[in-house]
Amino acid sequence: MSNQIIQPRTLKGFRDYLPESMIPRERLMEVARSVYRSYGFSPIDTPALEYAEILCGKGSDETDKQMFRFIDHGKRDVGMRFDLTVPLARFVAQHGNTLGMPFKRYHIGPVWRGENTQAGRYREFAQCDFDTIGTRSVASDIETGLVIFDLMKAIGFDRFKIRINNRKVLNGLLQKNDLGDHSVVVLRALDKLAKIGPEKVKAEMMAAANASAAQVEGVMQLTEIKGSNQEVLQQLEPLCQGHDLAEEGVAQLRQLVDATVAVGITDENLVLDVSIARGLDYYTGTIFETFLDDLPGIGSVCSGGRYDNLAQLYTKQEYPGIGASLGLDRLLTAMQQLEMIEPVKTSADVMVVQFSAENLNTYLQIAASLRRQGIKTEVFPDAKKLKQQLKYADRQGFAAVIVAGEDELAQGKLSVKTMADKNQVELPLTETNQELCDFLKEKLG
RNA sequence: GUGGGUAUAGCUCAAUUGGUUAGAGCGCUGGAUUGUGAUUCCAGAGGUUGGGGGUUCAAUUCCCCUUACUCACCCCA
Repeated sequence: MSNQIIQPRTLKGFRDYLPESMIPRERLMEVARSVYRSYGFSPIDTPALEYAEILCGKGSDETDKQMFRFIDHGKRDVGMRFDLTVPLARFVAQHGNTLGMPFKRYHIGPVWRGENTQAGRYREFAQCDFDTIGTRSVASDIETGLVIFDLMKAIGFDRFKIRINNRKVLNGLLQKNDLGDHSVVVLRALDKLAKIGPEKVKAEMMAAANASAAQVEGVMQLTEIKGSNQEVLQQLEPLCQGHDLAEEGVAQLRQLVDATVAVGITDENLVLDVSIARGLDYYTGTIFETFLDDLPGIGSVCSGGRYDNLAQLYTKQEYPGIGASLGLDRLLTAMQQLEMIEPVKTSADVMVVQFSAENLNTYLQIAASLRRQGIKTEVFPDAKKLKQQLKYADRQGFAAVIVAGEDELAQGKLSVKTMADKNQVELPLTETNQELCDFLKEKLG
């Protein structure tokens, strides 16, 4: 037996979530779930641990290096998932025949990356993905945009911009400039435009793709295009003329813009931005990035795009699809900075004071009557001083407190105190406490 | 993974050129004659100064290692 105390600590990049951060976190997930479901997306989950060969398949060196990987007790080479897309690809390859296409799924869960930490970047973080598999229809591209729009609105944002582009336009123009073979590095450089400026982007393109100044200028023409969505399309069309792929991309962009206008989304929230590229190399069509007007520096809070062949590593069956991922942790950071999160430590609305231990059953009955009507209620566990119980209630952030001491009980009543305005009213104590419930429901909105 | 910065109570910070029992505010726990919180007053708990090693009569202070945080790069949500 050792008395040695083990120092409590968490691994680098791994965090505990206290109630005040977990409550808004869960709320955000609930909002996302309800939006996804409203479009017919179904939930799935996959294991945290997969065979390493499954995860490595996509095999950029970068993801391999970042993966948590080990040999398990059965000598299997295993790794922890570093995103939800690779497991989805395996999932679709494995179950595609029973799922039926199109398949629309959402998946919220933790992923792990053994990369170096930075503010807002952790080794364990949640992803919140939705994807539509098994169709090439632009209708799904449009729907993806609508889902992002609804997500942002439902979370409570009005001032945000969903930036849209199409890889076909980008790749088409690269091919026109004989840079088609270097698309990955060129687009990666282009993606940094806002961050490092046009000169450095050009320099990086020339260095990384061995491109001539003329080739680079040809690509950078894109970044000159500005204006309303209609104006951007008008400038883009002549630029893409004569190249099938690029023309197809522009046509898709036009269809997408027209559709979103039709459902009432304006340029305020949805903008064509031909310079966004996304670092990921597997996107082949429409791409999305979402920025907050009030916090652009935080980066994209919801990104995604279309890919031609999701599961090519695991099956010969082709599965085209489109999807996007909501940046949960970034959004929470943003909401905190914008003071959109109320400091609450409890998930209950109401606390019943335990005035005296003898009347505990009465308090339990009151709480039960509230819960039956959907009002979340906590009974204080000890018959401590009223002052202490109120202090606790204040700190936890309850909206209201119910006090039923000897005075009230003798008259068949109870007192309700609303914490925010300190007001206290007396209401009758009954079997169902209907008056109390109505009162609280009004107060709680 | 590469390079810079930081590390003192739960939080934000002090501690005179290295000097003796490391302080404050907030927070926390309890109390101020028996039933009212966020604004009073009093008291208390809580630190081997992130951890380990070295230099020194003496280290929170100087040096090395390690861990964590942080910024940039890389990459990305």
